Amino acid sequence: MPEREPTLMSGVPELVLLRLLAQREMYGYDIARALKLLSDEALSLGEGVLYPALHALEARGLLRSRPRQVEGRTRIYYQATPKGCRRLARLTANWRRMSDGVERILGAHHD
Amino acid sequence: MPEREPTLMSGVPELVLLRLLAQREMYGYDIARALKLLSDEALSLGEGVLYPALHALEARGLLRSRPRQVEGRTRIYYQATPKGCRRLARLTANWRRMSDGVERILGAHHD
DNA sequence: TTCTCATACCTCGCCCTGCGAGGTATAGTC
DNA sequence: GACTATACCTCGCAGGGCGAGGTATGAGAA
Repeated sequence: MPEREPTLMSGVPELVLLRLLAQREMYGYDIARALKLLSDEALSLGEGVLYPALHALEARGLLRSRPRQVEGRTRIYYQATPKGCRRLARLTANWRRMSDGVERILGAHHD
Repeated sequence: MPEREPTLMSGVPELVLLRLLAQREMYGYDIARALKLLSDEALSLGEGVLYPALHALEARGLLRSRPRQVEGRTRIYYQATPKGCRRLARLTANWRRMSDGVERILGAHHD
């Protein structure tokens, strides 16, 4: 099956994860913090969303991971693959399309 | 249970339906057409989304309906209730918050 | 007549995904 | 020894989006 697109339902987690991890390598806990900070609290993925999403994306070949030991703790760093970057581009376009659509409806004045 | 808010997952259908029906009375088929037109094809709710959504919103007291006979065909006109309008305001605010959040992340350049 | 198309409504059931709740382990601090 | 912060994980529910399929009418074509 050839890469399901989210239809209307946003798939926001996938989008923002790919975006962050296309820029630089990050690990789970870090991502959660960055997300809250960057989005001014508006987007906070709980761990029940975050970790399963990371696993799923990796399984689909959109991310790759490598564990690292830092001060006795294990961190798992994720990074977007080329395939992940391509998908990011598509998802971003989709997001804009649908976001613009919503905005046009919200802003529509009846004549 | 006191009116669940959609957390991250957008709940776009609810939002746009309330918005349209806060402006003027419309019936299902009409809504579908308006949505496609206004959003430039970006937002097309299939009937499997549309009708169940309308029923659910009415059951929650956010819409009210009245059937009308037009040229031998039955149309069911929906309109947002005051309660629906209040909810629309809240959902709109939520949408903007989360939409801005996503935009900030998409537009973020790493330093 | 019959067929097909546009209008207009509806429901069933799948499936995915978001999410809360809960669980484990280490390092450092009080 | 207790508590907080870091860091990972899973289970299972709930809800909602969506395709597919179903009914009926009116208008126009074949």
